[in-house]
Amino acid sequence: MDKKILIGGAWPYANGSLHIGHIAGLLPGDVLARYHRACKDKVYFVSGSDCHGTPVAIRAKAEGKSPREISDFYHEEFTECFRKLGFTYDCYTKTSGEGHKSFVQNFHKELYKSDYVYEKETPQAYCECCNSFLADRFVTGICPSCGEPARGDQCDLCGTVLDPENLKEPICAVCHNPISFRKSTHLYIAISKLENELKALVDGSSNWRKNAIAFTNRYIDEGLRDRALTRDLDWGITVPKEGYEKKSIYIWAENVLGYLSAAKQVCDSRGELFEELFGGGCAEGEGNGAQGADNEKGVEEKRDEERVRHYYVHGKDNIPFHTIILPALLLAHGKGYRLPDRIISSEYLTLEGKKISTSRNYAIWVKDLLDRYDADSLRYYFLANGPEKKDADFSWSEYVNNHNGELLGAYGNFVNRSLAFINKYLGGEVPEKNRVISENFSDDSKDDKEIFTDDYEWKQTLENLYIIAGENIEKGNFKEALEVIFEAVRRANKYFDEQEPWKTRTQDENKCRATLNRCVQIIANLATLLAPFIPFSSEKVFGWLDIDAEWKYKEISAGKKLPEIEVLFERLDKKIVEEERSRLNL
RNA sequence: GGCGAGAUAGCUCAGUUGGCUAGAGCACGCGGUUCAUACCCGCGGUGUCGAGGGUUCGAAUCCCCCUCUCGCUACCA
Repeated sequence: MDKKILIGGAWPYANGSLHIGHIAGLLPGDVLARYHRACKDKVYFVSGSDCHGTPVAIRAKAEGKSPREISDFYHEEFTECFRKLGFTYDCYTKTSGEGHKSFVQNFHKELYKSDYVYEKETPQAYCECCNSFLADRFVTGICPSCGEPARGDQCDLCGTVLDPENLKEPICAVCHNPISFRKSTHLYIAISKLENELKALVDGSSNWRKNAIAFTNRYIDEGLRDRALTRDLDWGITVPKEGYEKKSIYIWAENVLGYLSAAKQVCDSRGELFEELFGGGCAEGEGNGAQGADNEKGVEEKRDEERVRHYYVHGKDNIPFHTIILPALLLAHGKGYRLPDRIISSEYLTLEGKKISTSRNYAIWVKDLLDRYDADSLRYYFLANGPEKKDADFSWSEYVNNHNGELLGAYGNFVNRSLAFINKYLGGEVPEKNRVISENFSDDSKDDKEIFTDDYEWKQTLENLYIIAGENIEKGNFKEALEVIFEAVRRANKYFDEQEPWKTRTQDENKCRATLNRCVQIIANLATLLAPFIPFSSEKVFGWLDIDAEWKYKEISAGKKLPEIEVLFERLDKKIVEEERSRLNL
């Protein structure tokens, strides 16, 4: 209750459409957001489209459009996909927006005053034809090691790590003309000097995914290297420093600050103090009580996650940018901004057992998926089978099995059989549960005891589920959370079978009514427990039963009139497995 | 090359600090049921826990070695 919860969803790169891999990594953020809101915490779920950088600039050039046109196009597409999937961002913005730009420039101006930032001159690949500096990756030539064509950063064939200077016959990957090298001055951040603080951060972390800890430790153990904060690129946020007017801030030195700029927008719109969420308000670092300007002390202290908690949700390729670069920027800035508390970093998703490849168009695009399938069904699959601890696979046959067997067959069926029963045989009103008990309280008959015991046990079970599922959600164990909830779903179907209300309806009406009352209570609570995962179907149930999503045990009063019930999920025809597989040329 | 992660039932995956006969769901087979979207309930078998070696009363779990897959290797994001 009343915690301030920042949830930073990774910023998808506005250079191509979203595919299922993105969704698998980002969905946990929305589950956390919905869960914490249901717990009555103050949630700041932020993200946006990452619009700058070389690939967007190059693509724009190739298509004869402006980088802004390209990135805005994808930003619109992303926004629509997230909306249809039910993402409840409190702010979904883009890095090319003015709010972000001014926040980042102010942040960087302060950053440059720090002892951790210095200037250095290096040779830089330059294309006379394109009239621009080139990123290593956009220089191609012959690998000095194996003699085959290679990129300036790495030879894919022999795996050698390269510098463009080492390549034989280096040319520009865009216009294919020979390149030259020019000197260029850049600002660097001395990450190497922050090793102790970054080490303390990872060592002191209590709820980072295992892969985040492993990646981060590996980087630290290999020896942290300083990184350039600036780039010779005109598409980006202009470096706010004299002499740097033609350079842009390195994309990873600005997009991660989007968590701050977007959170600030949310705070401003709510009339709240940004500093209470993110710290950074005072040089003495009293901000959130957990960290101070004395960085080392700050990260070593036990984090006070009870008042403020920051989650970061992304795929494993993003780990070092959230556990090294972002903390380094915040630490170097020196105003006591809060460092990440929980890192929910997913592994990768494969597709029908093979790597997803956007360049070979071996992928399932979210925009296509949403035209053909239900958002809850997709959410359920990616959360119940997500790449939490190791790579996971998406296969159409599994998807259809999961949808028909679990979502529809177990949960949807229980809801439908119960509510349809009430509408058909019990006058469409929630029956009373304790008619027997209240009328014959002193009567010690077996049936009364059964009804009372069922009632008590189910209440216990459901109340426990709020606790257990909640703990698992907060730890990022979404599979486990769904598993314990679905265990209850299966038990509910079993309960219905054992009670045989279709028989007691004519033989023992009181018992029948008590059974169905209990089923309604189970449905109300299952819908609440499942709402963070499959919100659209839960909303339907909430509407029928006239309840809200608050994360606590709830009871529906007897006599509540039910509306016409519709099924929560449509059955998927098994034919789609082959149809979809053939779309992938399988 | 270096570093890291993974390999468990036909499939998708759980297995916390070593501890009962290695689990769940799906799929499959048999039986039951009829309120429900051919749904639900009960019963059932299968595993050299990637290979080999070691430590231990006891190893999927710890150590060594090997094989395979994936990832990272800092200017792709």
